[in-house]
Amino acid sequence: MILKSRILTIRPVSIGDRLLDIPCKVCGDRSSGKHYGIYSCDGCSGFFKRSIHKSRVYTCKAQGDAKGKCPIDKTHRNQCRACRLQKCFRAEMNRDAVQHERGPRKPKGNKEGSSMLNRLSLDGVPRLPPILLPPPPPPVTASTLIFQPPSLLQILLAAEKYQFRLVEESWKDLFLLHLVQWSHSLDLTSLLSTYKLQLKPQPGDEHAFQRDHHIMQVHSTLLPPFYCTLSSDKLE
Amino acid sequence: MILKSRILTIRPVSIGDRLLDIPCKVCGDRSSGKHYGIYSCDGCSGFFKRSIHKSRVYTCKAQGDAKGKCPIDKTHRNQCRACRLQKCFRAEMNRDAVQHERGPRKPKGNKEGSSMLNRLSLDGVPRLPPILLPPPPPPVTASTLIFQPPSLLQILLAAEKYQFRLVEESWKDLFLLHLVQWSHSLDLTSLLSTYKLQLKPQPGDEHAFQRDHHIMQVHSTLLPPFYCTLSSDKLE
DNA sequence: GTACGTCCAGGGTACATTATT
DNA sequence: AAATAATGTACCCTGGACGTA
Ligand SMILES: [Zn+2]
Ligand SMILES: [Zn+2]
Ligand SMILES: [Zn+2]
Ligand SMILES: [Zn+2]
Repeated sequence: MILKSRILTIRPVSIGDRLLDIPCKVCGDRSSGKHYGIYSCDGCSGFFKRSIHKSRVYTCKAQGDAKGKCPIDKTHRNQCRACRLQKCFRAEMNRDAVQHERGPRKPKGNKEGSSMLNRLSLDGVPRLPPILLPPPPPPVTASTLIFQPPSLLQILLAAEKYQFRLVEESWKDLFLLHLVQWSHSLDLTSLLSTYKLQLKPQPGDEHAFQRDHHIMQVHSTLLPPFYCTLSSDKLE
Repeated sequence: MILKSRILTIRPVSIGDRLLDIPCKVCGDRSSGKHYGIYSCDGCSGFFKRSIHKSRVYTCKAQGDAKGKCPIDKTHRNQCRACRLQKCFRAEMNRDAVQHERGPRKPKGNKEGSSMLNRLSLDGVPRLPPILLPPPPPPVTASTLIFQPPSLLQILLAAEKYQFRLVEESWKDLFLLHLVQWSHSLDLTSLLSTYKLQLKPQPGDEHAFQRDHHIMQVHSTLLPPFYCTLSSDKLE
């Protein structure tokens, strides 16, 4: 780990060009930098964090003189939590450096993170009226998105207050859906015309929106959505 | 803005002895001047920037009446991203003041450290590995993604180390692309077969993958990718 | 000087593996 | 044996330092 500032650069102790790996001050294992104030390994830092978060109090099970003196090294560090935590504190790990627990990083079981569908049911965006997804809403997969799609127009109207944001953030998805759904019930080209006035051109490609627009216009002269044919002829 | 270093701190405008420390309008922490239109701290301004760049949409995990009302102050601001971002917007942080991401500050020292996933998702629009778009890569918009598509197979091979995660996280997009691209150069059905063995069924819809699989099989019996026709007949 | 940006150490969480009950 | 808890690796997020127009 390297501490940097304009004034000086402090590197981990080194001899010549070779960096010495600084061992964990608690167990002697290889450290991965400083944690809670001291050089420590991932194991000890994780152990310390969990102990602090849960306010754990451990008891050393050794008897007599050995009590509280269990050896803490890489191979024995899990033998006695009481002595491990004690050694963390004696090595001057700082309990105040442990932060509050944070909220979950990814929403439950939803790994896709950046798709239109997620956006529509998430924070700040009004839930779709029951008409569109009557309770209990069936789980929506990519296939239901395509073959039983709510009208994009309906979605956007329901999300009226957030329409502008949605369009900006979801442009890629809307574009794809436009190509797939191919529906005359929603003319994305007018949306594009409206919003491109306020969108900043991408540096290096100022004509992106014009091109998207042109492509969609070409499409709109073609056949009706092919999913209609598919869904009646081949599916279900 | 406040200039800080270990050596000295220069505070902003003061009148007489009184400092005009304007607090962060989002969390109340000490602000470091205006960011994106409002006085805000480094934390909130960085958070806002990252959220906009990556088109993040967060979910408040609170239940019932508390939903969307998590307290946002210096010590709790990391507890709920959804409510923090909501508060940024309500404090009138301006998303249009967030600029396009720039290139790396110093091209020296090729760092391979960042994950493929990060490089693939910049500004919400997938970036392509350097192999496919040798420098200087043209900006990729939705239209180029569709009409000059790199082979998905190539993408996945280039991202070999990250293949599994990519497929998991991008499934919806891949599925849409499959419908749009319709390419025989990549058989997503085999991908699906491979991965569904290791994917946990979604609670409430254990047959999702079988259904997706079936739909794609139906599609694969149909015509060649229509974008080929389009791009040769109607475009450019 | 201001207010954009990037960089990165050291916080965090997720989850497969291992240990314990 | 199954359920539960703890561990440690892999990766994500935060915010302060610093670069730049
Ligand atoms: Zn250790
Ligand atoms: Zn002990
Ligand atoms: Zn703040
Ligand atoms: Zn919340």
